Amino acid sequence: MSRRKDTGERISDAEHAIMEVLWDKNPVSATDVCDVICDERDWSIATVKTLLSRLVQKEAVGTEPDGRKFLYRPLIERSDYVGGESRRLVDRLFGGRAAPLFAQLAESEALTDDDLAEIEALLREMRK
Amino acid sequence: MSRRKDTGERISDAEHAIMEVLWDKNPVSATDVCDVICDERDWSIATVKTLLSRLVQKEAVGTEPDGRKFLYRPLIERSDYVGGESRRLVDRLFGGRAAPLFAQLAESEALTDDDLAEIEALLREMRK
DNA sequence: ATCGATTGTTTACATGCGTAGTCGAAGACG
DNA sequence: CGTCTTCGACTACGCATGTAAACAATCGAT
Repeated sequence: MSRRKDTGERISDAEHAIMEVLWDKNPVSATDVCDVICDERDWSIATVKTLLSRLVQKEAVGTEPDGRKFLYRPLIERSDYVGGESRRLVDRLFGGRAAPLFAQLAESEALTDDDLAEIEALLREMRK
Repeated sequence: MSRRKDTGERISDAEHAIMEVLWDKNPVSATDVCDVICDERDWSIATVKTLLSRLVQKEAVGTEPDGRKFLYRPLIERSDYVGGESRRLVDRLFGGRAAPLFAQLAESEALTDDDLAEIEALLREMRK
């Protein structure tokens, strides 16, 4: 699961917002994407189109013709992206160790009780 | 602890490398910084100077004159930076919840046994 | 006083990113 | 058939970033 296909091409913040839309529902047209985020992020359809084409160049998104228009769908999985970004952060800031990240989150009170409970559950699960 | 003083000025990747040097030892001169990273990152002293001055502009680094030269020291604490970046990631990718991040790391096998043990210890500690 | 080394400041330049307008082709409509 | 609308492709443009050279002031040594 999760084939490595990273061409090194990094996905920017704005592009990531587009990806989220595609991950949520696909394939969709540029207009569809705009319907979802143009309001929220106060973008114009032109911006969405630019970002989509950049994502296509980066091979993060694929297209299929649908009559006169295109439908877009993600070529990378969200879990791959999220995993990569997470690992990058852990590498960059915590020397690759996850425990310090956890400690950091704990210290900055970024952990809710629910989080703690869930993590405990996960731990028990893994420790099976 | 850890006063908010973020002027919104984001610290870039290259700049972060400089910060790491300053956090490790300070105050130091530009040359000192170069001695530490110019080899490693294959930078010229000029690059280091540029990055340092950008960090000064961003008020992430302060200077104090030392004879003819300047000594640099970080104005923001590493824990603040690291905490901010961590939180940003969690917000952006996990809807602000830390548990999914943890799950993600677990799934991508980014957690060593040591990590698990440490995290368990931390949990016990917090649950006190 | 002079000359070279050192150090901060200014300027430079390519690339990436955020944001968007324009253009040309192709349907939709009348 | 000739417009209006729609859509992708191309172009634009300012700011951030990575990377660095040129320049000016100053300090140490001769």
